[in-house]
Amino acid sequence: MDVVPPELNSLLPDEIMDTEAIVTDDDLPAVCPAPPNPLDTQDAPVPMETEVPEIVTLCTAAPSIPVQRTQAMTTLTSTDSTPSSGSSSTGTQLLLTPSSSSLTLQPTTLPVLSKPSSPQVTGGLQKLSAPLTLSANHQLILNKVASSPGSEAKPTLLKQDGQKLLVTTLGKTGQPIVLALPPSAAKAGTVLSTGDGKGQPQQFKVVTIGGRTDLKPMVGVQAVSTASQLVGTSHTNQQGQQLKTVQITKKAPVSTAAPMITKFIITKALNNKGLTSQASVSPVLTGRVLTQSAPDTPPRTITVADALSSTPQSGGSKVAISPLKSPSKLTVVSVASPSPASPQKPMAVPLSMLGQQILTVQQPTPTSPAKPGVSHSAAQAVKPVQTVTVGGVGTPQFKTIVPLASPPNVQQIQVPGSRFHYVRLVTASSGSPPAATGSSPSSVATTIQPAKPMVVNSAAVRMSVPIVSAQTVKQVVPKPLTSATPQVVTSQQQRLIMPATPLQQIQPLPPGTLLAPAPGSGNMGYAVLSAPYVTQLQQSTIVTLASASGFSTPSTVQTQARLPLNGLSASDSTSRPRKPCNCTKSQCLKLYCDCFANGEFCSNCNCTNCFNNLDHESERLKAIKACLDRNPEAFKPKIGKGKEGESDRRHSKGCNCKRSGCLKNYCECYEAKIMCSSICKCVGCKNFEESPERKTLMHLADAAEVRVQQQTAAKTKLSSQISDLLTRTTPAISSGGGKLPYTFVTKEVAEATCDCLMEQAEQAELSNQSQAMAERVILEEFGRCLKRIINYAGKAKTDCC
DNA sequence: GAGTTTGAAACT
DNA sequence: CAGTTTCAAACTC
Repeated sequence: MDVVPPELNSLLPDEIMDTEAIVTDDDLPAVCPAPPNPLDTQDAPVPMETEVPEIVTLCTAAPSIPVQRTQAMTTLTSTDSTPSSGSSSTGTQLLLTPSSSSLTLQPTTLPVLSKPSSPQVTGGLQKLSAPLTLSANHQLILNKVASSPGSEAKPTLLKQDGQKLLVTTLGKTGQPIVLALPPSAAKAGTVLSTGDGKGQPQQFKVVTIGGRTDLKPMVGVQAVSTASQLVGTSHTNQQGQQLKTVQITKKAPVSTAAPMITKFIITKALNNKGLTSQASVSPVLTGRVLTQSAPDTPPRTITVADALSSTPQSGGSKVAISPLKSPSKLTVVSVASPSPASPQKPMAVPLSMLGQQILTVQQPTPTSPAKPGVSHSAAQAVKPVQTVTVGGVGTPQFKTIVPLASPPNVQQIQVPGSRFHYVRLVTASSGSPPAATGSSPSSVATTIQPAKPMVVNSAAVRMSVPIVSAQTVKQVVPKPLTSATPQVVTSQQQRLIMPATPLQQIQPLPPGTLLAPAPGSGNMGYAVLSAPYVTQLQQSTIVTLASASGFSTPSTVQTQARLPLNGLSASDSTSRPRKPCNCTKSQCLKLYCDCFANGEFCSNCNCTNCFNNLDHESERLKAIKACLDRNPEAFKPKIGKGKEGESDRRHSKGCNCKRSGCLKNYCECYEAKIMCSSICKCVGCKNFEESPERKTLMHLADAAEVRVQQQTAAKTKLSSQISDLLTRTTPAISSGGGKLPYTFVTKEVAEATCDCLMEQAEQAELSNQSQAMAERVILEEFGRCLKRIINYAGKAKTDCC
C-alpha cells in the first residue's frame, strides 16, 4: 500500500493518531459542535460517571464465571447473548490500570468453559511477547458485557494489592477468556496475592479457542492472579480447552520519576457465529480504559460500586487510543474462535472470517512531564474511564475493530459517519527497538516495527496484534471525539457504531490511505479503507471497541441522534442503499465516481473497468493519494458546519452553478438540501431562503410527495376493498352468472375508484395540463380501475369454479 | 433508452 | 489561479 507522508497524519482523527486526542475534539473545531471535552487537558478529570453505570451493568456477575488458570491465568467465560440484536452484543471489558506499562491483550472467543469436554475446546496458550510488569496499582478488569439473557455478569476482582483483575465474560456463553496479567517485577509479591504465580516468574499462558490446540507459554510473564483470587468464579484450569486468550504485556514505565497514568481500553468482540458471514449479530467485547495510579500512590480498588459512585477524578487520566506509541503500550488482540470445522487461513484472511474478533487497543500515553501533577493525582484514583458496552445504547463511544481479511494483521478503524475505515498499522511491541520489516512494501514498513511474535492463535485467529508489519492492519472505528453516545450496531455491514456526535466531526481519510506515523507519534501508520472494504471481505463479525469515550462528559452522552452527513442523515446514509455508479472512463478511481469519492468500494454498480475494488488495491491507493495531493480535503464531507450565525450545514466549498439556478440536482447545495451560502460562486442562484422559485419548487415537491402518498393509499384501499369484496361475495359468485364484475362495484369500490380519479385530476391540475390531457389521464385511470375490478372478479370466479 | 445539459473534477 | 477538458450524474425527450 502506498504510504501517505507523515504530514497527512493530520488528516486522521486525532483520536486515532493521538491517544490523548482521542479524548479531545480540538482538532476538529469546525466540525465539532460538541462541548469541549474535559479530557482535552490532562488535568481535566475524566468523565467517568456516565460510563460507570454501564460498567456496573455489564459487570453484573454471571452466576459463575469460569476462570481458567494455567499457572497465572484468569479465564473468562463469555456467554452468548442474543445474537440477533445489534445492541445485544456481548462484550468483554477489560479494565487495565497499569502504570506506565504497555499491555497487550489478545482476547479470543472461546468455547464455553462449562463444556470443557467440548471437542472444540483444545487447550491453547498464548505467549506473551514481553514480560509484563505490573505495578501494584495496575488493575485489570474484565467485564462480561453481555451474558446470556437473565444472567448477570459479575465482575471478578482478582487481585489485591493494587492490582485488580475484573473478569467478565463477553460473547459466547461458555467461552473462556484467559487474561494473564504479569505482575510487576518489583511488586510481584504484592501483585500475586495467591496462587502459584505469586512472586514467581510464571509463564503467562493464554488459552485460545478456535481450534488452536497449541498452548504457548508466555515467557517472562508473571501470573497476576490466581484462580483462588477469583471469587466464586474461578475454576481450575481446564486443560485441553481452547480458550480465547488475552495477553497483556506490560512494559516498564519510561520514567519512574514522573507518575504514569495509563489508561487502556480493550474491547473484544466475540463472534459466536464463527465463520458464518451471515451472522447478524456479533458479540462485542469492549474494553475499558484504565487509569493507573502512580506506583507510590496507594492502590485503589475499583469496585462496581466505586465505579458507579466514582466521579471523574483529576484530569490526569487520559485515554490513549493508539497503542504502541509510547513505550507503554496496550495492545488488545481479540481473536475469534474459529469454528472447528472451518480452519482459517493464516494469511489473507477473508473477511469471511467472521469469528475474528476486534482488536482494540488504547494506550495510555505516559504523562507528559509538563503535567506531572495531574498525572499523579489522577493516577491514584482509579477511574473507570471507558465503558465497554456491547450493543448497549447510550454506551460510551466505541471503536470498532473489524478483523480484516486481507492483509494479515490489519486493524480497521471506522469512523462513524465518515464512511471510511482507518487502518492502523501497528508497530511491534514497545520493548524492542523498531525494526523495519522487510515485508512491508510501503514506506510505512520502515516505520513499523516488526511485531514481536505475540502470538495469537495463528491458526484460528489471524489478528496478531502488535507488531504489525506493514501488512498488519487494524480497523478501528473511531468515534467522534465528542461525547455523543455511540450506538453500537452489530450487523453484517460495517456500521458498527453510530456516534451520537455529528458526523461532520469526523475527518475522513481517503480510503486506502496509509498514513505514515507522524513524527514523534511512534511507530504507527494508518491506512484508511473504505467502509465497503470490510463488506467485500465478507464482513465478518464486527467488533466494537470502546474508544476512549470516557472522555466525554456525561452531559454529552445522551445524544444518540444521528446527525446529517453530506446532506443525509446518518440513518439515511446507512440505511439507504448507495446509488450504483455508472462510471466508464474513470475506472472509478477519480472523484467523478461517487463510490470512490465516498470512500467506498464499488458494489453492485454499473461501472465498467472498475478499479475501485480490492482487486486493484494498488491502483486505488495511488488514485487516493493523487486525489489527496490535489486536494487534501478531497475525501472530507462537503457538507459541514457553517460559520457562526450561518446555517448549520453548508457546502464546504460552495457551488459554482451557472445555469441551473441552483435549483436542480446539478447543484451540490441543492442536492444536499441546503441553501447556498456566501462562499458559493453560483450565478443566478435561486437557492436561498426567500427565493420564490425555491419555495415554489419546495411546494411542488411536497405536493408531489403528498400526491404519491395519496395515490398509493387510494390504490391500496381499492385493492383491499376488492379483495375484501371477493371474500364476501364468493358464494354469490359461485352461484351467479356472467355479471360478476358488476357484483363487485359496491359503494366502497366506487368510492375508491373515485379517489383514484380525483387524484389524477388533481395531478393534472397541478401540472398545468390541458383539459384534454386531464380528461385523458382521468379516463385512463378509470380504465385501470375497471380493469382491476374485472380482473378480480374474473379471478374470483375462476377460483370459485 | 438515447441524447442533452450541467457542474465538479481534472487537467493545462 | 484561470481557462479548458473530462467525466458522470441529472435531466429531457
